[in-house]
Amino acid sequence: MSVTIKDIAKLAGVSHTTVSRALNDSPLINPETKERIKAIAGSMNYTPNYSARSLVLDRSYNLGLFFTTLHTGTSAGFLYEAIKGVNDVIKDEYNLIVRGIDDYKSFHKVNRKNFDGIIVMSQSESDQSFIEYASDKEIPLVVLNRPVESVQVMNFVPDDQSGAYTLTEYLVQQGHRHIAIIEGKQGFKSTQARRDGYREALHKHGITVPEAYYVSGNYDLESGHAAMSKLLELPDRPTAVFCCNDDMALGAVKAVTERGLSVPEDISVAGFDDHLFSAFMSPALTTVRRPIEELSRAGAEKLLKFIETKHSEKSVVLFHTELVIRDSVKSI
Amino acid sequence: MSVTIKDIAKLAGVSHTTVSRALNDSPLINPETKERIKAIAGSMNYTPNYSARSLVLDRSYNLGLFFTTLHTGTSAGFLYEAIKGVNDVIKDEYNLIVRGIDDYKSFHKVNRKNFDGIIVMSQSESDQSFIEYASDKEIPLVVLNRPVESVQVMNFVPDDQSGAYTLTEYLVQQGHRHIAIIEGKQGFKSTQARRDGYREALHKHGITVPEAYYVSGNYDLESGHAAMSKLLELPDRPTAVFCCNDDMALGAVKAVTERGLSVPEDISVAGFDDHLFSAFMSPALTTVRRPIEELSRAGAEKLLKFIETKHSEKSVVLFHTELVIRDSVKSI
DNA sequence: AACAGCATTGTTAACGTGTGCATTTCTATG
DNA sequence: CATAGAAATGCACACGTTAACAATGCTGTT
Repeated sequence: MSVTIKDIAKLAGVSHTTVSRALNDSPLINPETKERIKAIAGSMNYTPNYSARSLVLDRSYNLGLFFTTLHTGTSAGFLYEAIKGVNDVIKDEYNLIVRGIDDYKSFHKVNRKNFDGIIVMSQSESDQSFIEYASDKEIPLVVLNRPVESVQVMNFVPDDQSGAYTLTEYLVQQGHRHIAIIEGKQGFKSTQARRDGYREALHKHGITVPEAYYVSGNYDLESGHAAMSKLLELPDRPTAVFCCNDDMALGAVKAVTERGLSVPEDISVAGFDDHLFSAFMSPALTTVRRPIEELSRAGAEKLLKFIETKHSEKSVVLFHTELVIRDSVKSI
Repeated sequence: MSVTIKDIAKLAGVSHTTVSRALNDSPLINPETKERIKAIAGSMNYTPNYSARSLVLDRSYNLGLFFTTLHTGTSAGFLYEAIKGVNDVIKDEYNLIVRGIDDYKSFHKVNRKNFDGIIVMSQSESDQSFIEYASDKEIPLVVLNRPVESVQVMNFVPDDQSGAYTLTEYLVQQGHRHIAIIEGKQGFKSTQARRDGYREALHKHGITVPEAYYVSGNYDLESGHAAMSKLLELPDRPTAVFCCNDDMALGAVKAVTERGLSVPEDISVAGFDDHLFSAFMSPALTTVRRPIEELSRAGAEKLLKFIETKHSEKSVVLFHTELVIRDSVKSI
């Protein structure tokens, strides 16, 4: 049996209420008594029972960090940065619960009682129902990474479209006119935003590309490899390829070198995300930095503040993306 | 206010006890009443209050997945595979709580009341005190990845030493005699095991290498880059380099190509871990597969079984590592 | 001296659930 | 028909904590 406030009360010769107040630093308690009780609690190695506290206070001390899925489409680096960002700012008293939304058979267990707040790292509209569910249950909620329109939430997203635009424009500035794109996973919002940025830049510079320059992928290494293989078979091979994330860029580079060609001499390759390994690929990858860790940190801070103060403006905040120029794009 | 069993009881015209029993499938309850109550509960959208249940049952439904640290030395792929493995097997009713041990100022909140069980993904002896603490508090505990001797726990570890041995022997078989090693983070158990395997293989084949062939790293990309740079400056440059993980191997390859040299023509490189990206590097990396996901899955299963049945043998189980031959090592 | 008012502590109930024991109802048996 | 025994349900309390309200003692003011 572990020690409770009643045990402490007995030893201190006071009521358990007094103990509770003392340990919670209530101003009602005589400073001397308070110190005495705290000392006793310390020496007895007391730790509060969070279940009991939760029951009466109606707080769980649980924070949820939910990903659209943990199975496919979520890269290791993405998960890593998100967890790191959130973990850095939450206080000792909170539990960080990590879960894939598609792991839930029913959302039953997700409610105000079980979660003080939820961070959704949303990658696709497939989690829309989850977001609406949480919003409907009035669980403090912040959605990261994907703009959500249907409900009002705190919403932090990287400006993918502008990033893709800047990158594509850079390719144009380097003299490329035959620019292909290897797209992300179908249904993911980021897939669309990046394609839009790419298109916008091409259009702005009056460039048109054949249908065959749009190749689909799903954000993983293999799909990048397969997509690039297709592109290399084309009669009018592109001179540059925009891969919608770094993982696919890595796979794409592999496909190029396998054929005895090289990047960027024979074909230029650019990525998106700026993963940890991207600077260390050969050649170092030109890409767009997406500040996932900062975003997660900001999201967690906002959520905590909301839980405490109970109010906050619910609006979309765009996070700046940044072109990172390295060695995988040649000027022609 | 959310609906409780008392609300259901009122509507069903029974006592809350009966409702509780019905929802828990107690054999005491008349099957018809049971169905009726379940129907009502469903229609009222009832969800149990876990805090209340925890309080009386003395179970938290929380499982902890603790890493030595989340800041440095834990690669993204490692975190990813571990979470995926554990997440795959735990049931819907459990919460998976992810934390870095070094994030705790005190272990106060870690106790039987708050955690039904704990999985420690241990990377260094620095978390020894945590493991002993948890073991002392009699929290169901399984330690993965690092053998722990001081206390009896369920312990699953990859056979790093044998993996390093096999890999090094392979290098020897390919004709290499000048084999260097880029070591992992100081203090990590894996660092030592891999070095030992390397040494054992060299010794077995009667090979001695200069002191300078031992270069320290810390498991991250930059350190691999720096270490390889040092090696390349040596007058008697090695013909092959064993990097103690894939991240460092990537950094090392980068250092080679930067100097206008190439892998494996000018120097062979091998890694350890078999990360997702390793097959897609150029050249594809020869490495050792360490089954982190399987290990995590097995660990989680074992832990759950222990929580249910309350007994289990506490011993070290070695998980097989496997040599993965690709293109980064040349036969000379 | 009486009393207002403050500081400090205690009494009691509440949060939602599970369970030992008592109670009621029903069935079968002699 | 009486009754033993099984089946089904209810009563009351427990889990550990917080908080509204009550109670006590003390100080200073009139």
